Amino acid sequence: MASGDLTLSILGLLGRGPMHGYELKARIHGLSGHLRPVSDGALYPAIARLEKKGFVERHEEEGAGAARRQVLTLTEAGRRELLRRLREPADLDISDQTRFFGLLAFLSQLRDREAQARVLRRRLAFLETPASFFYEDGRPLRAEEVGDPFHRGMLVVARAISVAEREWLREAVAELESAPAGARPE
Amino acid sequence: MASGDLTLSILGLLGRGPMHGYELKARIHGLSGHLRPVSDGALYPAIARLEKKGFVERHEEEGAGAARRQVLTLTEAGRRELLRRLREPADLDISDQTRFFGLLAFLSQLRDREAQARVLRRRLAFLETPASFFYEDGRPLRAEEVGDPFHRGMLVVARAISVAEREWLREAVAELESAPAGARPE
DNA sequence: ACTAACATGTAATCTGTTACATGATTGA
DNA sequence: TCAATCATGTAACAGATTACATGTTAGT
Repeated sequence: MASGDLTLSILGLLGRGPMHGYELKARIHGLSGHLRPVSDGALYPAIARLEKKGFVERHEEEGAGAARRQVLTLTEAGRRELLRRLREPADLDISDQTRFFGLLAFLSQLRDREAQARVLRRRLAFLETPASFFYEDGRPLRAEEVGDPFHRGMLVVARAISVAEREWLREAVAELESAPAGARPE
Repeated sequence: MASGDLTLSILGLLGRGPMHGYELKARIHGLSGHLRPVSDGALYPAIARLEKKGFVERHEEEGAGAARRQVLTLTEAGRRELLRRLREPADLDISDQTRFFGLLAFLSQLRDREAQARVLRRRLAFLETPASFFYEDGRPLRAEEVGDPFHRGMLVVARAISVAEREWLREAVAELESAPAGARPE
């Protein structure tokens, strides 16, 4: 998980409801298709940082069986921060596949459909700029010009990704722009 | 660019021939489709680390016009390190799209076709394990079960990526296994 | 003379990894 | 009782970002 992602994941998951650190860890793990074990050494310091900034509150859980469970709750400031990050993502969140997916996972929490569409349009615009994987002498190579078979594979796959994602984005934007139906909270 | 990628990129580019830092920077930038400006604060320390490990040698360029240019050359140990990284990639290099592409960019330098095929087969095996984007209650959700439209988009796109990449990988593996033709150095 | 591109570096700060450390609860 | 899972943390270290700092060369 690239830098900064963890913070958004924590805010986004807590945006759905309070939970404790260990559950957060399991959910983040599930979010990524079990690819990346979230290390404790990243998670707990990240929570502590968010607490220090006043985005998260922590309460020792009483009653329930387990020991030392600390229930984490998003504060009002925390929710504002989450919405801000969803509404105005950094360029890197738009251009990087993994990070963009990290955004998508929580975008429904941004209730404003026009704001959601704006985010998708930014991604679409990025995918539509003619950027390719190999620049040589200043301009992108076309697949036929690529001798290296592995480079050719990169181009072929990158193309397919771009086509599939653009198709979905166009449908989703149209859907958001048309009806006041369909956008569900989770 | 995720951690560790920079080092592989430097080794891989220098594996093609000596160049100085500034050119390295431009080439790395081009490799990624101009997405991520490589910061000086990452590049020069990375070069220094590689030099300290004996993988790279540095020679002040004489004669040529520009000032202070330092030509970087891969040492024998450096080339062994590059080949080792290409031949035995870490799990993360296989499971992460971006990192796997970072490998592919230099895989042709690993001359052994069987070793190349082994790397592609590892990626193929990874893509064929039934991992999805959303695990809930321990098992992956299918697209129809996903209510959130953005989550559905993630699934649809992830599926398309997987299909396209697997198709290319199968072709490429077959090609590598069959003929002793075609695998070109760059 | 000025600006853009070439060229190389350092420092403060942030975030992540791995390894270490601790302890409770649950089920076999 | 023993292992697995739940649960939370710290410390050493690695690598990245941004901002700062410096100087050359080539073109207008």
